[in-house]
Amino acid sequence: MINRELKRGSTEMLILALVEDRPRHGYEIGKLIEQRSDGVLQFHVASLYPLLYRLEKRGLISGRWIEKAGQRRRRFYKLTAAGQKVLAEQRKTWRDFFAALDHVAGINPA
Amino acid sequence: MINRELKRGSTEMLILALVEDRPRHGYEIGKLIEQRSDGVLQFHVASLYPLLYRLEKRGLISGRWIEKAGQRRRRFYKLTAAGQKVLAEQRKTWRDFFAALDHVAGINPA
DNA sequence: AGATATATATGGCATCACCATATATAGAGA
DNA sequence: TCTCTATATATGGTGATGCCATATATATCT
Repeated sequence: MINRELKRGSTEMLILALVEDRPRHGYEIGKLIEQRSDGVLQFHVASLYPLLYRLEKRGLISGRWIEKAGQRRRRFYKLTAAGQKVLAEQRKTWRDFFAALDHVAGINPA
Repeated sequence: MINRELKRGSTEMLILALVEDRPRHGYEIGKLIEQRSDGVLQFHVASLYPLLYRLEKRGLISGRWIEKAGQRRRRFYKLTAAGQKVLAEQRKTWRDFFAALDHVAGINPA
């Protein structure tokens, strides 16, 4: 598992990317991050939910409650237009960041 | 400039990588990070020096004072054997981390 | 009955990059 | 002379955020 300091600042992009195609709820997002990264990335719910609230407050995602009989209510979030823009920026930022790290520290084998 | 949250946890690897070939002092390390990343990465001295102390305390680098007439004294740090090992691990960790991010969030253009 | 999975919520802690500020020397420009 | 910039190290306090612990609630499997 990646240490917490590396993950700082990456969760936001991960969430935005996961609600890009269709609305998803918090628990599902957490599971998807874990599955799609083969367990390399994991986020505790105590990090996940507060971040969802922050992202919604900033207008990058919008959520609505879905209630079904015999189920706990779930809040589904979808990406807003503003969120799409920020997501694109963050993808570029991460590319640039990693390129810079590689340039200074030689991460990729020569 | 990359935001501060992304940088968290990367400074350590950058410093270790920069003292890998030869001993360097703090100020030089800061300048090198900035130059070699074309300004994408910058670290304030208020982050740099405390981190150097932590790295030395953990035995990953070792420093010694060099005094020259008409110059402020400078502390040169070199990579220890333990530091070399940690550096190799961190390079791999960053590769894996970025691969996982790309897998989940699709950072690199298809 | 107990364990596990699903699903959301929140108070408090730890880490670390940054801000502000301090000390000290030397060279360039006005 | 005075000021600015570059070099070089040092440290007290702040803020952001991922995590721990804990809480609530429903359904299924053994």
